[in-house]
Amino acid sequence: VSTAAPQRKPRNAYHHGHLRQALVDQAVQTIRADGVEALTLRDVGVQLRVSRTALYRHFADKQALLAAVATEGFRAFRIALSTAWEGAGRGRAGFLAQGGTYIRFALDNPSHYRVMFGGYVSKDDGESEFAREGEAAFRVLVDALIELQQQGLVRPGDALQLALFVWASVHGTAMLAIGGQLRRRDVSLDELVAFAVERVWDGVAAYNETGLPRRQARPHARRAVPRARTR
Amino acid sequence: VSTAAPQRKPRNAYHHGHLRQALVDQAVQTIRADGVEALTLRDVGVQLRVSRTALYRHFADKQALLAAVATEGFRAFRIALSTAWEGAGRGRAGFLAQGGTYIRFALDNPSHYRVMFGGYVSKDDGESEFAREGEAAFRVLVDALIELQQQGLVRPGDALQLALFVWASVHGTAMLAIGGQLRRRDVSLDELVAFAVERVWDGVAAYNETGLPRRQARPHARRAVPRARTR
DNA sequence: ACCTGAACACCGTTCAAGT
DNA sequence: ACCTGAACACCGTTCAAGT
Repeated sequence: VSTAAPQRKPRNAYHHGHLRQALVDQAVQTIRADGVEALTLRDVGVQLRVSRTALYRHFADKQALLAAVATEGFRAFRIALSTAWEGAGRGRAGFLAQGGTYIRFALDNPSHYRVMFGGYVSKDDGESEFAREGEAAFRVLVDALIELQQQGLVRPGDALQLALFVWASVHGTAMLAIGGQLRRRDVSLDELVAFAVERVWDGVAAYNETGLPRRQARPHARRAVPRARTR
Repeated sequence: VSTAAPQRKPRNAYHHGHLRQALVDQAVQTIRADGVEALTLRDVGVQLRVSRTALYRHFADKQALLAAVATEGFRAFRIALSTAWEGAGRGRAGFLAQGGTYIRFALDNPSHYRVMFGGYVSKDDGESEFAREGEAAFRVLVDALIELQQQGLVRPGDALQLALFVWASVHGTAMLAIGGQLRRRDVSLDELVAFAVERVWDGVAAYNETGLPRRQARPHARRAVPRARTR
């Protein structure tokens, strides 16, 4: 787009407008390689051949930089979830695919996922664009559940409440998987992840495998089988 | 036990053996009041009227102190879970009570909970007493599920796998609740927590409210209702 | 506008030295 | 044994000054 003739860029050239994106990219790279706690503004400056305070022209502080990192993550995350849901033809298979993709994203980008959900950035950083992108990713799940309810596959009721439960379950699985806390002998992680997502489905499904509808939840359900006395 | 006559303790007396516990107590207090990231070894020293390096006589480093904090937390946690399970008479009610108690503990001690599960301490700190106590708390859940399987209330299969799923779901709910990410308009947190634990139960229950047994999970279940065409 | 270098206030940790 | 004070290497952030 520039009309000026291309010119050899000196090693110490100013970044002139590209610096903001360069800072975010470098932060992502460092986080991916060494984790969030290894990210220092000084090192970012060194990597970019820039003073360690140049960053403050573009971000209020370190948290604001992390907010930008998280915002970029949410964008890719939302697209991955949406693609999985539609690619699997929606329905039950779409739900399972979305759940699996969620956890796969976290396992592939553990540090990035932690920045997005680990409370490193408070809700009102970066003009709350962070919160907006996060909400957009969450809405993929809410919309999917509404559609599944319309198809009669998911139990009726407040879709937001259902979505929060599903999110929490899958998020918990992702966090524990990232932390290595699901690694046990004789239990494959992939198998466990698939099993977990299926159990979440059973938790929200309108029908179970018998083909009969569930009753609505109520405070004190009649017991299906007599309870064994223990003690 | 001491044979020496009680004696006025000078303000700057050495801690002589009590220091280790005093350090842990002070750390817990600071964490509870201001969060993990506000904990500095220097401040712990000031609060205890002790040099800021005195701590290194009892702990290898800051992580080891945090491991001790987490270990104490796991002990209280395990007792709370066990009490809830037995106090509610085990069975389905015991499961729901244990789940509710789990999340309540996290909400009552958010920073302490983060130290226990947030990856602040690596698995092999403090001679791995940390890992041992964490495992003991987890076993309360595993044992409960085994008992529920014997009662015919929970679907058969690997109890460890089931327990990992239940743990992940409840942990995710706890983490999001702590982070304020479950706070939405028109959805009460208490109600949502109860709802989530019930959905987890539905995910692992052997029978649903129709009183009919589930089939075993298999890769491609016969669809209960025809799927609606959308798009 | 955009970038810089020196300086400030804070960390965790080490170590020789004291009782 | 247990504790101390000075010192080291490292942070994020501020600010007057340069182009």
